[in-house]
Amino acid sequence: MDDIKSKNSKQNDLILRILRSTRCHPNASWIFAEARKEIPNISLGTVYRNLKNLIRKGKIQELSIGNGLTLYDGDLRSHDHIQCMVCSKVDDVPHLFHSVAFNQVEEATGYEVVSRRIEFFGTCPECVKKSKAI
Amino acid sequence: MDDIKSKNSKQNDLILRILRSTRCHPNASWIFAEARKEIPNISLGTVYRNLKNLIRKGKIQELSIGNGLTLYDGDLRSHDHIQCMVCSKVDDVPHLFHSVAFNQVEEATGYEVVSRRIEFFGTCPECVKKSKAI
DNA sequence: ACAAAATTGATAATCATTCCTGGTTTTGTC
DNA sequence: GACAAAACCAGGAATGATTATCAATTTTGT
Repeated sequence: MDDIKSKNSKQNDLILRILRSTRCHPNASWIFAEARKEIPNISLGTVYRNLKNLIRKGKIQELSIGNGLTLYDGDLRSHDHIQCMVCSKVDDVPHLFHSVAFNQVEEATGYEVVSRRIEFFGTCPECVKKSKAI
Repeated sequence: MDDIKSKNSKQNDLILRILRSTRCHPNASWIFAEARKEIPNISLGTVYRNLKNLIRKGKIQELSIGNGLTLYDGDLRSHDHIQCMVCSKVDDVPHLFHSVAFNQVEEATGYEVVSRRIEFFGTCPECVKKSKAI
């Protein structure tokens, strides 16, 4: 029972299922392409609409790394992300390591701090290997 | 002497000067509007082109927080950012507090880690005040 | 002063995302 | 099950940020 009223639709279910069954962090058009395999005439607008609904209901996460593209993540466990500066791939980082002091940020800025996001940038193992092969 | 060859232009100088003389984190069209005050027929394409050049030369920073809009920051000192979830304003956070273990991230992901970015989200002092006034 | 190279303004093109509309599906109630 | 209201859909048009194109201009090194 979500406190936001909504109806069931196979399109919505499908999109959530797609996101939960992949470990990558796809954008809307990748999800659209996947969805078409099952519902060939699903529309891109429907994909965007349902992605927004799922975010609103807290069932998926949105992440906007660099490039301006919006990516989606079906993994709700709290974790951070790392992006390869060569191939642009995004991977997960378990966020166990980082101590970030909300109260000190609040003191320094006057904000009431609610959440934070950490992104790392570097070179992924595959691209490291490739660069060494040259 | 930048290792990237470029010519001087008053448009480029102006854009850098605008970014350095503000403490806000503007987007391209705000910079465009400011630039027009001095060079009325400067074009938006020129603004985008020079922003890219300045980033490439490491003279300004690009930051893409949530909403999909690209913001620019003329402050090169290393610092983090915080965004108000109500009014979308972005402020600086001196990054003194946060211990982020690159080597542990490298172990966990296999990446060679180069940099990181931290963004905070919350409510700015003004919006807190407004919400309490109601 | 001059030619080569980079930059500009203006405008067209691109791309992700949102909006709109008339038709369809789901839901709660009888 | 039938029915009306509400939410949803497909398709396509509209929007808005950013990039590409191109002839004309400006800068640079010689």
